[in-house]
Amino acid sequence: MAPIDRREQGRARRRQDILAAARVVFAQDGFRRATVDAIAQRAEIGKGTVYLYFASKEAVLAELVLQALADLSARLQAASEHCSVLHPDHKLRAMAEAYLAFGQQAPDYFWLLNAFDRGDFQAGVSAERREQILIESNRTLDLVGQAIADGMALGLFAPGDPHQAAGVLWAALNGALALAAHPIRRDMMHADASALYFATFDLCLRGLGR
Amino acid sequence: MAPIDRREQGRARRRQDILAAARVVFAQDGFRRATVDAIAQRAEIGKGTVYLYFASKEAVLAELVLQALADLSARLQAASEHCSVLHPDHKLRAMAEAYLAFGQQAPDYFWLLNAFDRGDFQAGVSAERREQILIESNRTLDLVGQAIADGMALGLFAPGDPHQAAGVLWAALNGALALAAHPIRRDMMHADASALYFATFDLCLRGLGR
Amino acid sequence: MAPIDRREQGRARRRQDILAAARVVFAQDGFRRATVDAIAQRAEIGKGTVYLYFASKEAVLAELVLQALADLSARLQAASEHCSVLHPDHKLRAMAEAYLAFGQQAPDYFWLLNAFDRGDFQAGVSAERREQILIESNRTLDLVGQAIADGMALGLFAPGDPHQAAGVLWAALNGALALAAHPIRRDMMHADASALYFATFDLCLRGLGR
Amino acid sequence: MAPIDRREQGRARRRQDILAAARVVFAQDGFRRATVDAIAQRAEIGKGTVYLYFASKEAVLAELVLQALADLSARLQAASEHCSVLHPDHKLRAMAEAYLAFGQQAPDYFWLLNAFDRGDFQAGVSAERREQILIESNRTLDLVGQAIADGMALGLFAPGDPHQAAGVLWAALNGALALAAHPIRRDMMHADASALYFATFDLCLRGLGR
DNA sequence: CATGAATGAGCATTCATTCAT
DNA sequence: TATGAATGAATGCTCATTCAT
Repeated sequence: MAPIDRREQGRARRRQDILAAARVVFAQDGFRRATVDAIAQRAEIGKGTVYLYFASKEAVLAELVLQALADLSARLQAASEHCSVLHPDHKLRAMAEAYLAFGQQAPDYFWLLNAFDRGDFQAGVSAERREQILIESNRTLDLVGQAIADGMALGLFAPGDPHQAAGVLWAALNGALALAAHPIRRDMMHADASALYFATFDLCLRGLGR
Repeated sequence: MAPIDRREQGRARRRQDILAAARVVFAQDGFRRATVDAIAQRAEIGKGTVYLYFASKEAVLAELVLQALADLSARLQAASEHCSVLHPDHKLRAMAEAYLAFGQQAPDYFWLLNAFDRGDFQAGVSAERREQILIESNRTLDLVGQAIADGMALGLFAPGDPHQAAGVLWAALNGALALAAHPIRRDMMHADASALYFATFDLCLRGLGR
Repeated sequence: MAPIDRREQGRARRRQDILAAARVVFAQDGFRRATVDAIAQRAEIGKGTVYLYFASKEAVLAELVLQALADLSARLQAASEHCSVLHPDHKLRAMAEAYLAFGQQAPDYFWLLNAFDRGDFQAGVSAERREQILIESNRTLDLVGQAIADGMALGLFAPGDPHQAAGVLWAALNGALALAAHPIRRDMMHADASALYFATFDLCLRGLGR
Repeated sequence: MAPIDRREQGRARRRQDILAAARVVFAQDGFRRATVDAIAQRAEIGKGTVYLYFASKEAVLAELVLQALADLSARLQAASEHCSVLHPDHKLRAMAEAYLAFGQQAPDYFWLLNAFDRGDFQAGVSAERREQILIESNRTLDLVGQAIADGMALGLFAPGDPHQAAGVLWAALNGALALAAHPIRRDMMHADASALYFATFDLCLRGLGR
């Protein structure tokens, strides 16, 4: 391995350290309240060093969003691959379960994606980067859309626009998770988070049905 | 009219001026970036005056959230009353339409409610006030829950927990609106906001059906 | 009584109300932290009214200092008059007791005089008024000086400058009171306030002795 | 010298710069009116930099008080050491002279200590730090107490509580300095500051005598 | 490359004073 | 005469970013 490579490797590792630290700090304090100092401290580097790897606090955020998306995408892919194409409903459920697991196991990533979708960071992230993120996230959504398309082709689901249906399903599940995120609100629903989540999923699946 | 009344009226009007200004500023800049200076300037009063009417920036926010809730509640109520109890599906659609109108005609209120639901303001609003808002918002949700209960009683909907179903429906519609809020995202759905919204509504209503 | 007189009387009463309120508020919160609002509220009048009777917050203070001085002066006078001129040491002790009583019964006045003496209010009080206060306070000190002069004339005290001696005695007693004002400091002295005070007095009296 | 040391030295120097600036500003404007901006400006640094070295305006004050105390303590110690233990009266006079010199050469420190003693900063200084300061100041007072104890042991002074006597002496001298601080007041005493001061000292020493 | 000291714009909040009624 | 609503200057503290070492 050439020395350049080693250096490159060192840089990449450092980058990841910063991102990992930022992920924790952002999740703890929210994006605005999070300080670059806190990120640097957690990454055990100097504050200035952060700026050697990222142009700004917002750039760190953007990168993190992309990572979150990649994580989610991989989870959905894995869930999808374990199910036969002949049972799109099973596949959808597996992906829904994967999404729930993502929300529970990587709540900071989950929060990041949602915040980004709400446009909370529009000011700080370049249009270019923003579009990149959106495209990537749509690619992810298509994993769901494909399963729905299969279901429609098999006559299991009523015909329609599979892409749109995927969006609707995803939006609904998202809404359920948001609702369940609020402890008091969850109490008012007389249900725990996952019950509410799957109730939503079932409702939508019934709606999709032939 | 007694002078006291006039003064009272003046106070109330001023209060509303401040709230109206804050509503715009919060929507434009978000809560954290919004400055009391900006609110005062837009209300065409001195900065100190704001503090004669509200204890803090956060108190302004809390009041605004309550107003938003009252607005939405009134809209749903009105929609609900124009429909016979014998057609819960029509009633639900009317309320969904009202909710969409709310989101389009009062986007700042809509944003405020969602931001509150996400817990974005937890730090700034007293626990007491927060609970008051949650209770009020649950009362609003029950308008939907009642319609679903009626539908279940009439055998139009499959039996279940109407309160939970209302939550799911609301969450799903919320998710659809959030999705549609992003122009690029909306394009990717090959649909305009309202088409996506009603697609979601229809999906859920089919899901509810007997 | 002419109506003018009655009006005058009303004005004077109002003035006193304000002063009484300010006295409490200043003592509670210190001069700087005290707000005109608080004074007005305690006097049960409007804030603007304060400015009909006093030019500024500082003017209220100056007046209060003069009142404090008058109070102290009267106490010393009374103490002095109850003692024969032939026992200057008794007279001095009586005046010392009166001063202690003043400090205990009217701690706010006491605090005011000391703060003024330290020059804490120089910025806010006109030079003219300040001089008036100083002259008045010196007149008060002369009550003590006279007793010392008597003692010297009688040969009970060593000869010297009675005026200066009075200043020294007063300064020493003041210092003792200041010391005793601090609870922790008082503990460190292994004595209560009045023991420390009279120890100081006795020390000085011994020092004065022929 | 290692770079760390140099940096440490730089930090310490900067710290002292800030303290020196604050010392002047506090003395000029009083603690409450003094602004952090003014301190920073005088120290020729940015405002934020102050907060790199001190947690708050109050923390600067507390440190300054400790420095003042250390200065005074050193002066008394030095004065004390130049005198034989066999002449406690000489030693006391030397310490009194040192205290006067302190008040004249470092009037801001002197003012700081007295203001602290009056409890002017209670709100701003943590209880912990306050106690530390009090203990330190009592240690300083004991330098005087020791001399008085020696005098009592030698039979030069009348028996009594040396600690208390030290407090009384210190309080009296303090009072004299406070009195002399006021130009008009000083004029009224027909004496300059130091004459008044030593008159007080002599009076107390006579009082202490056998 | 890495650091962390320095910066200074930005902000919520307070309060003495004014003035229209 | 009395009021109290309105004002806006003033201030302590934070933090993203820069840059000399």
